[in-house]
Amino acid sequence: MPENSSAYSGGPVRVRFAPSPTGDLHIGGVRTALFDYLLARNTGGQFILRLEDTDRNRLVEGSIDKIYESLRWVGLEWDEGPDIGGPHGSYVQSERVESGIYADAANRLIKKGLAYECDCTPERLERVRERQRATKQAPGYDGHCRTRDPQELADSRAAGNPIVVRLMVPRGRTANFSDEVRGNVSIKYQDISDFVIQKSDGFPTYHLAHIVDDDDMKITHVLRGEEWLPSVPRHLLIYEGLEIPRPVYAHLPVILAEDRTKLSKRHGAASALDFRDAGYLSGAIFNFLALLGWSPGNDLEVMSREETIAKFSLDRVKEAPALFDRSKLEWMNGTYIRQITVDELVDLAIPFLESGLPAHAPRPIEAARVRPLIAMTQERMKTLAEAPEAIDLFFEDAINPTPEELIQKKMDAASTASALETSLNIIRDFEPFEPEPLEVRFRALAVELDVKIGALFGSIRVATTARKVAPPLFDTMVALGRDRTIERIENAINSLESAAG
RNA sequence: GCCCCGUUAGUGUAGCGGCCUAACACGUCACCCUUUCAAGGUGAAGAUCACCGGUUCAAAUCCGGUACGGGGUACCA
Repeated sequence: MPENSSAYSGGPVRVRFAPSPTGDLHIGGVRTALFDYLLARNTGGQFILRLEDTDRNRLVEGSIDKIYESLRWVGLEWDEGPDIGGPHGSYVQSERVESGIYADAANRLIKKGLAYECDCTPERLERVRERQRATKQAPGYDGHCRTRDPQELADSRAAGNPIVVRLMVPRGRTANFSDEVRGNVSIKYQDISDFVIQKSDGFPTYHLAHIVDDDDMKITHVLRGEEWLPSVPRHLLIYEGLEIPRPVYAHLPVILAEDRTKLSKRHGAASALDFRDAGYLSGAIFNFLALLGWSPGNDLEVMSREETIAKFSLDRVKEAPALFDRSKLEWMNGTYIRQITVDELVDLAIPFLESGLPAHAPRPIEAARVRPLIAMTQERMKTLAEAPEAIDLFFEDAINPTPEELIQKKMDAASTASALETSLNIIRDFEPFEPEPLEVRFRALAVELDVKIGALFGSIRVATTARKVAPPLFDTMVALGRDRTIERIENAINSLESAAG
């Protein structure tokens, strides 16, 4: 039985996502934020965004905006945060330091004899570690300053030596606690050395800062990656020392790439914005990420945001690492592309068309112009990034199909040329120039010419698109327009004749 | 090294002691639809539930060990 349980007793939760502004927001971070969001919305609670920037050396310019942008793109709106404020601000740790809340907490722990100051130099720490390696002992701080004479420390401080505060980890005790996804866990304090809670620059470490802030912000549930699980005993010690109730813990499974190593840049897109730029839809990412470590317990996979919120619960989060299956994401994105309206798809596709369509296509890309083209390729697209290549054939001035491509099964250059010639004559003054009537006429033509429908349509398709795979033929003709259709077929006949001649 | 967590078809998941002769989805293959490709439909192949023991009338499910994988062991989060 866990000796240490949380004060939470049901009802709306308060959860926070607390990234460090140290670069792009990794997709794993977004997944954590998503689970926070889902839990908050499911229980009618609050989702809070907080910036943990206590490591002054790792700050990366611009990453805060990227965090906002990533979260908003996926649709994870926060209820309190650095940019929108809230009753428990500031929501940026570095801005909270001067209020003294972290130093106060550290001092309280020192006064109670649960923490102590330490002036060990990095060099000494390195020597200790070396010795431990040599004697095959567990690496970690040796507790040297636990028993230092207070006067000695005071002198050291006066001499300008950097001082940190370490928590005194009790030997012989065991931390027993319950985690919402892993169940009961027990870890011996034996294996944990006295860790730093306040750095020599006066900033708290994560261990101290997040606890002080979570308490101040009335956080009820802590959701984070499972890499934090072994740190829980340290945190329990701080909660105990500060006499504040601990939150409910849920350590989420890591996300692995297909090669079973942690998903990273190496595997291509890894940050949320990478996925946006690769042409994935926000809804698809939301849906896919929700399934990364969680499932509703039935066969449902494609779910709306509302459904996901309604069904989400921590006890259905999986313990095993979640594997990021890109081919499944592609499939899911395709289903989302097919679900939205043509107009929505056009809006989403235009940025991709602006950059991906041939240079001579008129800019800016007009929605009305590309709408019919997008409409006929919608169900063939898996990502928005495929939009340009799906419709660029409509923007080419001249296409040059080879005779080999034009000539279909059981046909030769002469019969192909003559079939195209006949087709051309029909197209020149066929009315109305619309898909259905055209199809009826050309089906009849195949019979008249005694060739397979597939062969006739195939050579016309190659003649008009220079592709074997293209949108439906008569939609293509109409989209191309009568004049350009004629031009392209004439061009194809010429190439057949010059090859034969 | 030590500590923690995990392990169900190629992949993602469902399974919470008897309904499991293990389900669903992606992927693969076949067929249907069909002017190509998609989409859609139907079906097939694919798992001795990591391994070895134990508990039980009964184990994918509970317990122990082993193997493998991941994580932790910082004045990083």
